[in-house]
Amino acid sequence: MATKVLPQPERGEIRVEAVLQALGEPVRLTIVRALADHPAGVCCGEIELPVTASTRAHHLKILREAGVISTHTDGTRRVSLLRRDDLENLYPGLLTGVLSAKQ
Amino acid sequence: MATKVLPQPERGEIRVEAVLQALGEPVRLTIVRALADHPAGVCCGEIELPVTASTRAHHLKILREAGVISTHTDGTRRVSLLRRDDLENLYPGLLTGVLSAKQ
DNA sequence: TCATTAGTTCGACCGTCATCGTACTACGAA
DNA sequence: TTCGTAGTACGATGACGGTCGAACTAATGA
Repeated sequence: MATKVLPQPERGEIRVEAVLQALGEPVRLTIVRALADHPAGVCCGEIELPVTASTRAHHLKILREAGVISTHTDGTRRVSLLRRDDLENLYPGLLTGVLSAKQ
Repeated sequence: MATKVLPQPERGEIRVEAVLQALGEPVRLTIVRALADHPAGVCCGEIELPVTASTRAHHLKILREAGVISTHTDGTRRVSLLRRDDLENLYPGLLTGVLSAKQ
């Protein structure tokens, strides 16, 4: 079973504007919070969201292309996880600050 | 000379989505970076921006209503400053993380 | 091979937003 | 009072982005 990592920016290619813009959308912030609770990664479809599958895919793509999450295949499923290390290295404190917000 | 503080959300009213959305725009991020360099506050018009005065006012209003900056009058001028304490209290590390990004 | 399941892609729709020019307000100086 | 300066408010416009349904792809299992 060859898992494959979907295209994503290298650490050096991540732009802070894109990260902030990605995080500044309620649905995507919900996704990020869910991923933060599961360091091993979460199958996209398991996160409860008030949108259809196509919209969900749209948001996941934006998060991935911004460098916030990483996604790899696992059979028919796609497992996503937060790029904690990269984000903490680039913007120390940003992610923890966002996650510390009481929702 | 009675300076007056323009309406802004209380610390408890600040929402993280609004903050992230406010920060995720290039012009506004430029403003925030400029304010970060001047703890005493900066007159809005002194920040070099690639937009007209009306667009500048628009962005300043969004930053203010999101709770990112505070603005008070000073004669015909308006002086803005970062709400560092409030943001650090609500989302510890967020602002420093954003500002640490090499632009 | 066929059906099922998980997810993406595409096109369309529509609301939001960044931008501008113009008109307006407020303050200070002459 | 009149003028100039700093900035806001408003309306219009064009672009961007979130949403959906439908069609498509890929992997699994019967």
